[in-house]
Amino acid sequence: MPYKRIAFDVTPEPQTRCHECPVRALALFKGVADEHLDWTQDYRSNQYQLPAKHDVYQEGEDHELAYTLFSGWAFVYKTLTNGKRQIIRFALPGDFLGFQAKLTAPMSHAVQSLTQVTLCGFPRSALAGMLSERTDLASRMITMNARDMALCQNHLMGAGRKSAKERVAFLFLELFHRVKSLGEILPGSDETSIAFPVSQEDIADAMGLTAVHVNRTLRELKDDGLAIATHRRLEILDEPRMAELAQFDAEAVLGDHPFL
Amino acid sequence: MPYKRIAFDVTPEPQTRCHECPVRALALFKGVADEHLDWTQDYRSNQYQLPAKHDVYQEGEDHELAYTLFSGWAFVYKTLTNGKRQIIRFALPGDFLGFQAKLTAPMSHAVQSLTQVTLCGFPRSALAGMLSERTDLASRMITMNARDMALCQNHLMGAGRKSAKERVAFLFLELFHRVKSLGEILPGSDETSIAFPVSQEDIADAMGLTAVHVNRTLRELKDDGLAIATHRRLEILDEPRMAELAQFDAEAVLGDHPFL
DNA sequence: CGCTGAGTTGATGACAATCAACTCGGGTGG
DNA sequence: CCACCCGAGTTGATTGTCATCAACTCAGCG
Repeated sequence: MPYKRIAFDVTPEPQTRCHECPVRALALFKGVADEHLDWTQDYRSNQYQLPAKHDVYQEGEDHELAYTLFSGWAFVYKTLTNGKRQIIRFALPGDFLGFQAKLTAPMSHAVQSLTQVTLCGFPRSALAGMLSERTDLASRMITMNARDMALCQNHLMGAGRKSAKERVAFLFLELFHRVKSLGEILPGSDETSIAFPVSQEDIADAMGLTAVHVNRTLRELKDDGLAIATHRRLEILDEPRMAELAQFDAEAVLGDHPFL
Repeated sequence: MPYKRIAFDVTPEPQTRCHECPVRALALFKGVADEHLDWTQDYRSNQYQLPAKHDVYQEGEDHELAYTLFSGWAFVYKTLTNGKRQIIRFALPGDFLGFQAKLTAPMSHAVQSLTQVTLCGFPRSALAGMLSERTDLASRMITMNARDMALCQNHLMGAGRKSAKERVAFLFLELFHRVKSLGEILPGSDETSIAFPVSQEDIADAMGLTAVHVNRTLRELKDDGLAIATHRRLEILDEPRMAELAQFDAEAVLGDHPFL
């Protein structure tokens, strides 16, 4: 499980202004009125770029920023002392990274990029103020956390009680739907397939398996005519049968549910 | 996995008034000023009692209320179509039950009592309003959700990457600390042990194991002089070695961290 | 050209599931 | 009061899923 770490830098290009942000409708600032966006922009630290396979921050690190993922794929993970890694969740554009109960504490988890990513940073120290000054942001944060909570619970259900095949099928459907719901924000999708920068080892670390066993599981899914994960693409061949195998209900699991 | 279901009734005794609530300091309404408690009380539906081993609500049910657990133990769980059960988290007094992203949707999970429980109900339909009218409640909800999120992530880490012994040790330490931090609110604790209404089958369903294998794992923990779970009590014999085995860091995992 | 990272395949073994029988303690009703 | 019943726990034997170890292919790349 190799990772690379570099000091990462501010985008050299002119920064995307919040007013023009195509991701805003998905992110924490959904629904923030235009006249308040300057306020948001003031809080925002900067936009950052990071190549694939680099840590945004590490577990235990005293990191100053939290982020909205602006483009690319990333994942949240934790590591055991024996080196074993568990991917907690995959992050797509619009997802918020780095929120945790105690904002002044070291990070309880790490985040790594799967592709090149662009991140909009916010000082963690300012988050509490942002959320208590603006009830719309607090509501939105509650909604986004609730979605992540539902994802985590379903993930836990799989890790505890599903077979390797069921788990992988579930992950594939979850990511397939999440990516497709982003439309043009994450390009490269067609009717039955999506761009998929996730290695077999990554799948293994997400589902609590070994890379070797993931490989055999992918073969099974292919032989069954269910799905093909290859060449950095994921193709769903038979979604109904996949959904049945994985016990996946798109409505119940996903979607951006404002709680109010 | 037997469960019982009855219509459950309002406490016949006079209801605990929010002003006098000993659990308030732990719950959603922590920090709410006394002069606002009438407001809280108005939203509150009623106080309910339910015997041990009964569902508060079931997965998929269209349940009108969310709850603060006032007394007793409960757990949140999900069930697969093949009947396998995954306990997502254990709930202790002060914990909030029934919040999810889409408040108008059927419940994404079920809740069952382990002991007799008392629950303070709030109409789910009113929650959004409560949270948007009162920023202190929204902040508090964010904090409580973040704690549950951290618990879920650690749980997932265990289910995916830890051995049976490590998982059970972790669960024991988590519950041991959570119960002790409640002090007199949940009586029956002494220096090294707590009251523990959790069967081996419950442990199994929480940790993704079988009851048989949990039994063998408990024997190992006992033979190693680490912990004894018996007679509805949990005794931690050697907390440092337990913490090392489980990779459990009380500071990082638990505690009531206001995010501001 | 050889290096490297990802993927593939086979052989073997460990951990936990499954199946089955039995104990034990606490009710309950005859 | 005792027999019985039942749920929870205990133990042994066996099976199966997935981990581990190892060797090899293959594509991309400096």
